[in-house]
Amino acid sequence: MAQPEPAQGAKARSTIREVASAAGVSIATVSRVLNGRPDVAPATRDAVMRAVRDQGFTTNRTARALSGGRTGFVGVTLPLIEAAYFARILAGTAEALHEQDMRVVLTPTLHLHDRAVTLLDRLMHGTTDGAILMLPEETNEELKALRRLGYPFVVVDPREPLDEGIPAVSAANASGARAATQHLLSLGHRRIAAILGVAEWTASVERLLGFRAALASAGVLADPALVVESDFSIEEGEKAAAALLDLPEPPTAIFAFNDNMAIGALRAARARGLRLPEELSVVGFDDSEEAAIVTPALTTVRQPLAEMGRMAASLLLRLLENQTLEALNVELATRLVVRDSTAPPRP
Amino acid sequence: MAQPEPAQGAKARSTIREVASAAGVSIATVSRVLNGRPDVAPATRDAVMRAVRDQGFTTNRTARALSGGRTGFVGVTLPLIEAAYFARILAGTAEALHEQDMRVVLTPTLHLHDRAVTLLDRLMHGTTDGAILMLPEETNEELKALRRLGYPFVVVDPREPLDEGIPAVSAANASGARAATQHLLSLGHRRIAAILGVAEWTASVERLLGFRAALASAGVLADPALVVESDFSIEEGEKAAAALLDLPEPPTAIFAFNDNMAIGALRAARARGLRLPEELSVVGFDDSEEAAIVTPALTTVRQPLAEMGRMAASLLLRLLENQTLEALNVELATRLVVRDSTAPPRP
DNA sequence: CTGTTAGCGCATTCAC
DNA sequence: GTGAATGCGCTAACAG
Repeated sequence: MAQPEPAQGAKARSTIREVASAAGVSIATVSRVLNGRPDVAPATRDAVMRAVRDQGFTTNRTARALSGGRTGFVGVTLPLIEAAYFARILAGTAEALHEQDMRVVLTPTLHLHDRAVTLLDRLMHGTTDGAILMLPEETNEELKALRRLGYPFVVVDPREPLDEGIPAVSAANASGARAATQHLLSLGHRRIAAILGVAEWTASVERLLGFRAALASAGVLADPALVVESDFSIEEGEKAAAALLDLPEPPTAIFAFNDNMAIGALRAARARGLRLPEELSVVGFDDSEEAAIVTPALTTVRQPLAEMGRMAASLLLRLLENQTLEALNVELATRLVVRDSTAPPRP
Repeated sequence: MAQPEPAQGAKARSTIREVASAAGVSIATVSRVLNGRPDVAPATRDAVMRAVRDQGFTTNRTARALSGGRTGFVGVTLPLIEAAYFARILAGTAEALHEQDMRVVLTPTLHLHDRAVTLLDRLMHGTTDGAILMLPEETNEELKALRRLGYPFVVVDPREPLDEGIPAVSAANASGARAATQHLLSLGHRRIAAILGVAEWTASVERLLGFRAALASAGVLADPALVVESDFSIEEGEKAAAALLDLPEPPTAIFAFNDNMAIGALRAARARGLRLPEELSVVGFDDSEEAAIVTPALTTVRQPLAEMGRMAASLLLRLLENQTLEALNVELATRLVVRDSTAPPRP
């Protein structure tokens, strides 16, 4: 009863052959009109179209894939689907791909490198036309090897600086961080702390660059004690902020390199009875859903996540069409969003 | 340069035929060991395995799909990928499927009914073995028709009550709502308001049932003015809560049927200068990421989202294996999570 | 136990 | 313009 047999009333899905015979033409002709070839007589085209409609025919993509070599699928590897950050990129990718009638095949890696590698291996073998790798675990070398195999892919948010030839899209991390820092500076802050994410990742490195550049051009001497490392999580962000706030000479503002850690900083501040933002300004990075929701609402740097996903898709599409990419490394603009977590320092 | 040609150094991916000749057997034999058939001599099996490893061979799933009739893909339709709610379910599904070496093909519907229908149509035609429909737009009739076609699918979070025969998984909405209401009741609240989501959806209906049941069994007369409809969004939740709070005799507690609306309620209360939770208790539903992050942290009903996703996957897997499902309609337990947004009413 | 023979549904040379 | 023939890589009977 839970077992739907091929069913009696149900018209079995028709094949190209049936359409052909119904239209009184050969399957080759049907294939032609299906693929919009120009060399078909209008009359025959109509006949075929009618047969297609009558039968409710849809081309079997599997068969087409095997024959034509293109599957219409794009693999997307990502560490974690449930992370809103990736979900937002993924949404952009899926949507852009959809518009080209292509679909996303998900392969969550769960941060398991081995898993990622074997996955990619399988992806390549006939199941996908290409892939989009989000925050890939793969080393530059592995990526280059993959490229050498001729498998088209684009990376989003590279963990480490990538080789020249590897197409990648990321956010303008440095300039975003610069804007955030300048904002703090212009409010009058001078003792500004930074909570890095994983220090080795490109995103952290770039943001730190922007942070330092802003301080430097304002003639502010950066206190090394005010730059601490963390791991992008709320909990660790809270710990890092706590340490900062317990310093003999604590900062008046904290720039956390993502919203999670900024939220942790908010907690640490609250735990110490600090009034926000009067006694401590906090800036995040990402502009996650949470940023607008916490109290006080977080001033943060917005990453165009969906856009990044779309861009990655469109780069990949161009690769698939053998087009030359004018720009292999795309960096999308970030934007400072000022909310309630920043204010001038107390005199 | 951006055009990775088949590449010279790159070994073209080998086919089963090459493996066969390398191992000195027929392709049928290779196919057998690849699929773990028992009827192969250990010696030949070893020889084949070695050849497979040597060549770095991976079976072409497309070809297998066309031949064997199974694609190894499961389609997942969902309104919005970026919504954390669906992302969490999706993660569970993808993970469970992955363990069976199957993959998820994404088809976001963007709430477009037409789109959903044609999508499903295509999904069925050879590209997927089955599907998981999250909060499907399809009517019961359409779903039944689909079932009649013999296409296996499972729905997660049905919008309307489904026909008996349609496999579905959802959360224990009624009992969750009952628990939430009882919690408020036991705190001493008597004027308890409810902000429904979209009133027609099963989730709302069920939660309302639970809400009313709890009130009834506590002997509390429900005031119709305290039950208002909304749409599951923060903004509308805020409006609804505002209206409630502006009542001549406002409620002392609000049970919002999801966390978004609860967060809206928090805002409305704050806008009116109410102290939380002393002057207003708020309970949500979902236990989203945000719930733990807002101030005050939200007391809410936790939905086992990932579990729901996994369960849907495993039901589908069973359908695919022609197993009979003992239970077609699975309801996963919810759990009250008490945090800081609820307290006894002021005397 | 293993090899041979047929397709799966479609795209794609070729002739006509 | 259109049709017949061939193959994509693999699985699935059927023989032996």
